[in-house]
Amino acid sequence: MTTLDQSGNLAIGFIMGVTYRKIATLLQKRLKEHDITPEQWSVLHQIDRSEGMIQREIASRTGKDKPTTTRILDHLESKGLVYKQTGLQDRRSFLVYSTERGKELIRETLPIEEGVTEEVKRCLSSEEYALLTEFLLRINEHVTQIIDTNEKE
Amino acid sequence: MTTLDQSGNLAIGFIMGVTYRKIATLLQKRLKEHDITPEQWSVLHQIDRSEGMIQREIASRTGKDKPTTTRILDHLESKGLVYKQTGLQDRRSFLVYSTERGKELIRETLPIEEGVTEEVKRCLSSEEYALLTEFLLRINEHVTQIIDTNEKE
DNA sequence: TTTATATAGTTGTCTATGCAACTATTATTC
DNA sequence: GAATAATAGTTGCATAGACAACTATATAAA
Repeated sequence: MTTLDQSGNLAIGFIMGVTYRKIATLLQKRLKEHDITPEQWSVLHQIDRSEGMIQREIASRTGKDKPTTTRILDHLESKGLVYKQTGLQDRRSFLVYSTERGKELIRETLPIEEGVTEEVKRCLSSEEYALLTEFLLRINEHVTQIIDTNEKE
Repeated sequence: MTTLDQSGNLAIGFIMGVTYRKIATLLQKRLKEHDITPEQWSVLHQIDRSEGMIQREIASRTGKDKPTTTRILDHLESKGLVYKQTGLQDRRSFLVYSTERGKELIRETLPIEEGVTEEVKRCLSSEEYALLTEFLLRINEHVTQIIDTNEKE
């Protein structure tokens, strides 16, 4: 059980981290018998919906950096869920596709992921859920901009 | 830059994870010259505010599990920021205290952490911020309960 | 009291992540 | 056209985290 801070002066990043890990853990437990982690699942899901992306695009859509994407794809590949094809126009890059097994896994597990999201949402009204999503996306944009600005200096 | 999903059908855990990592990365960059990570910082901060806790209590307040807490304390200890004292009543446990250097580091870096939180909050009104915090805590409670219930079955 | 159980921490293994340094290929620019 | 810079990915290293198995101590039950 998490008691968390007590002081009422919780930094937003801190609560968000704790809450995120809780949700990820719940999803991980539910996905356990399918032998796939939540992060691998989100990457595979993206690929399933947009076959033939290059890794940079996958990284961008899933919010991961290049090394993390490389390694998650390695895991998915060794499980036989995706495969890479050398780019024709640009030989630096690879096009990534999901295998039949990968597609089947997504078909089987999509209800699990959706179920977890539903369960989580159950403690919020639909207005509250919409607000929460909006706030998170806004913060994401905002912090991305801060980091980018800092780097240019 | 993060483009994220596109479909408008983003799972809440997914956006929360991406956003959390963004904030953590920003804080990490700001703390870099002080040679401490955001997670180590949050543990040290808790200790600084409540000297003499046992590890279980620290784990509970920072939302971390036992092994993670052990290892973060190891890092803090090897940096000379905290020390452990064997429990007197209960010899299984340790009481954890921050050193002078640990206290000084928190004095120096507290404005950094607060500054990052302020920067992040800048894209939300104070009402929105209060709502966001409330939603996150509510979800945290809710998911904790789901996991606990599942485990008892 | 002796056996069983619960609790506090630690250690090992694996995944995910951030950062920096690296290779290979493509684009620029001189 | 050759030198330079930018881009796509990979690899190494370190921290954080989830989970399971473990040690040691304390509590409960028999």
